[in-house]
Amino acid sequence: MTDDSDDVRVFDGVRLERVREHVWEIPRDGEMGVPARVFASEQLLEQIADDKTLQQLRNATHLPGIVGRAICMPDGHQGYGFPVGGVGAMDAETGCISPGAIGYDINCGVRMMRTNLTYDDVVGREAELVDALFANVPSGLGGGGIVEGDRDTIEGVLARGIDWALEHGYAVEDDLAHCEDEGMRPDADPDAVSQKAKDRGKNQIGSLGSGNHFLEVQRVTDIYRPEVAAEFGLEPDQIVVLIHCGSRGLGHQVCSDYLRRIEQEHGDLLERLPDKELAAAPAGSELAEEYYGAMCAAINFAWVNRQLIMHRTRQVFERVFDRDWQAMEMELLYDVAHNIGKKEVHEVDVDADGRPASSGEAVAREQRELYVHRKGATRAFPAGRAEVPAAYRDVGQPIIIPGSMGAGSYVLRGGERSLSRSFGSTAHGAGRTMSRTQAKNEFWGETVQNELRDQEKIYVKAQSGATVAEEAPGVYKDVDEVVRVSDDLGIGDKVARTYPVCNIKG
DNA sequence: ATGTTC
Repeated sequence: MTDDSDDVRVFDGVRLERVREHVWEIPRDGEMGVPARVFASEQLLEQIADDKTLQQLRNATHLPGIVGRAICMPDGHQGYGFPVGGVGAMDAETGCISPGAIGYDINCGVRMMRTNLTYDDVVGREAELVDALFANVPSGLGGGGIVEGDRDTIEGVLARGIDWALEHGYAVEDDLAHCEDEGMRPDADPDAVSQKAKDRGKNQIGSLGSGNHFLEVQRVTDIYRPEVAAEFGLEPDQIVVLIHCGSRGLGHQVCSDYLRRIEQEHGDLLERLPDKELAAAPAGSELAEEYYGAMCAAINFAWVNRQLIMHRTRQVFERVFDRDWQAMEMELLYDVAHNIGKKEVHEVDVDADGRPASSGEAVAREQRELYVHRKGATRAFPAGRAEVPAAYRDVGQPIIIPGSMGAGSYVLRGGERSLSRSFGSTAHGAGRTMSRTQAKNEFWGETVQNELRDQEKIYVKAQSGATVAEEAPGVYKDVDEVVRVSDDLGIGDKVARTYPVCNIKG
């Protein structure tokens, strides 16, 4: 259903007004704390409107203490309570923290490692390389990781993140310097993580998992901003490795545990929300602090997970190419989360009493500490922001946007307008267009693999053919268009594009 | 995403 006007769209009762090219607003009404905005082209907006994403976005504006706007990125789709591709910032004093607005897979994210190999070094050896990676990097559902964790191991991983990996020889100092938050959230509270969550995680440290998680060897095909690409150490034909995974069963259990506790202990707040899946702990409550501490511990777990997989990948390349990883310059470019909640300071509208205000009552702008929820959204801080690591502070934070295994991926950098438009955030991937069930009806894993190999020279190896069918290139939105919107809005600027060579997955 | 169903 579409309104007559070019500048208004109505989907299933949700009305959006075009603010400018690629920006659509759901204006605030009586029930909403703030307006909501969707960043999308016409085509992507139609896809976003195809499920409950817009209703979920509007629902999110009811969360207590939400400031500015609720945002849906161009790759947005329906999630648990809150859209995947959603950003919501709640005041850290008067607002709330919502596990459903962070996601079950806490610190699901992506890291990219450079090499000094070129595509010519790998051509003809793809099958050997993909087999070696598949044999050495644990993947699939269930247990079995690179490290078998005893009690001290899991406690150290949760408390110290990549510092733990450094202490145990799985990382070098330079890895820490090229990771969001240097791979460690000091706010982590391992005591707030249940024994059940620890038990699920302890034999999964260093494992890819299943679903859309993967390890991919790629070649750089396009450079869009040569001066930034040079700072990132990227050039055409270079081989890079992309690792996409999260906190496995541990993060999932943390999310489940706290959703249940919030429902039990803050039923009053729950009753005022339009969807119980948005369950939130009030800022300042004991439970909000406990969840934040547990969530930060799960963040640390995921960083160690990706670090161990990268470490193992270096060892595999050493054997396959018969050189030290240092000689192949296998250095971490960056590791960035896309399911995460963090206390960050941003400029917001405040009323005469200095409290966060909606636009009507605002008298000033002020720096406030917020719980920034990014669920299927990537931090995209521009040059100059203190949290950007020293290596990139003058150019902006690297952003890694994985595409499907047939479409390649992008490296962006934090855009000048990300702080004013999206609390320093952009998209996180291509986003699905069909369910996993539908994908398995449309595609057959082995056929997908054969076509990718024979037509595109992409070598895929997976635990399960069903997973390949679920992740077939045809089930994803057009990642090129997602990135075009980000670049056009100035929230994440295109730097380089990569194309798959070898892919392993669950 | 996920010991693929609390």
